[in-house]
Amino acid sequence: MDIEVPSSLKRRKSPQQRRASATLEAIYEATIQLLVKDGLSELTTTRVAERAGVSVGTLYQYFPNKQALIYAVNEVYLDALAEKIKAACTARRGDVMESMVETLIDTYWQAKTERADVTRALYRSVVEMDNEALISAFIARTDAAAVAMFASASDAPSTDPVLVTRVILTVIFGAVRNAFERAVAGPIDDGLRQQLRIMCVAYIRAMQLSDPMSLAN
Amino acid sequence: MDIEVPSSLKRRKSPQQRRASATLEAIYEATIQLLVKDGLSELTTTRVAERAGVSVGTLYQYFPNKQALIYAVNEVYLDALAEKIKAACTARRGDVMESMVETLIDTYWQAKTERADVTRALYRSVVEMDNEALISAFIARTDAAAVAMFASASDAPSTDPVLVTRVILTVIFGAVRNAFERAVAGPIDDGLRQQLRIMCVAYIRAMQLSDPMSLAN
DNA sequence: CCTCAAACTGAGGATTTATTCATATCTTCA
DNA sequence: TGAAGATATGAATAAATCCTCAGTTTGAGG
Repeated sequence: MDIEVPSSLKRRKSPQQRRASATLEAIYEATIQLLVKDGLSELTTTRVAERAGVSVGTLYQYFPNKQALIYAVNEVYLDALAEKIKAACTARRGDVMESMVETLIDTYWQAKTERADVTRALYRSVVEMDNEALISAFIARTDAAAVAMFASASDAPSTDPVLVTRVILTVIFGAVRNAFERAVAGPIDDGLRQQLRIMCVAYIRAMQLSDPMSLAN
Repeated sequence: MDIEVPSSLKRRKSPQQRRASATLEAIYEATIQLLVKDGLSELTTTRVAERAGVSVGTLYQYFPNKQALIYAVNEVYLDALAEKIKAACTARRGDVMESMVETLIDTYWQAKTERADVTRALYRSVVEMDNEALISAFIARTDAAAVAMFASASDAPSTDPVLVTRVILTVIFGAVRNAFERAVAGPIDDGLRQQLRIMCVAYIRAMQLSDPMSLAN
């Protein structure tokens, strides 16, 4: 399940002094800005360095190559996202299934739409890359957090909780992504969020009904 | 809603003689094979021509540039996919909502998984491209086909059929794509398909229940 | 069989871009 | 203060790749 990061994508060194941290931060920021503005195909290390206000050489002190830079940017983004989801899951422990799914949807939705341009740019940038480690780490973290949450539900169905979780996350993550594709460049249709909540809740109800334990009520 | 194809991506000329059609076909095939094998970043026009058994010059007689080639390959693929979906929708006219969704899921699932490697390769290749026209044409066609189908259902809910259709398609397309991302390189988990059917059916039931008309029964 | 358009060839021009490294400048802290 | 490590510089290198075009071959219709 755990896939290790290809060595060619590992960062070269970590900043030790304060100015180095600032440099790194500027590089990340510049990369995102350029990805948003012109897309991956127009992104060159020289341009990134220029926009970040440093020289190319500096960039190459932290990243062994261009790929590693893109990788790192996505890593930071996904780490933050996974963290948000995890926090939301923890906060809902012991609650009812229904409000759990809604929290999950709203949290993810919010995170993705609050900076739609960045979301779109990164969706595009991860693709053409050796991103298996990245994706699988993200999946593992979110799956674990959600499974733990759902298992703690006061009305948890006795159906395989891992399966149910996986289905729900797949649907939420996938639907949101598809919504971004549909909305070519404009805003994301919020009506979908409502319907997604209805659909997931309906699914959970269906799980609870088909559950032999529920007859006890 | 209709977005036109950027002129820089338009095909240069259409084949008139039989050998030209064969050449074009060979170029498409070679492109797909290379995308599957090495990905977009390793794809060069020279390599495509070589594998297709023609010279680069020939390739450039049909496509003004590399992008246009990738574009065309995806266009052919999406056209075929949209056609399959349309056919399935037509075949289910007048049926019950439930079997309609299931057909939709199974058709799309089948189409995407029967050649998973190609699916994956194309998912990756469309991204870094001016693909708005492509996507919106596909969406328009499938939406129209599905809306028409659902509207003909004997048990159609009176809820906005366009909304319901959009939600269902978004969820199906999105979930399938996410399933591909989760299954790094291996086979796609078929358990998800079952659950997706359950979820969509549950959603439709919920729509029908909240429907004032349904009280008439 | 002959002619003309369609189809094909592929070496090379032009440009772009990733990455290095010898050198210079800052920070820290003893 | 001064030495040593950390950080930054950016011209230069080396490689890759897109795409053109002048010329050749093929096929179809008369």
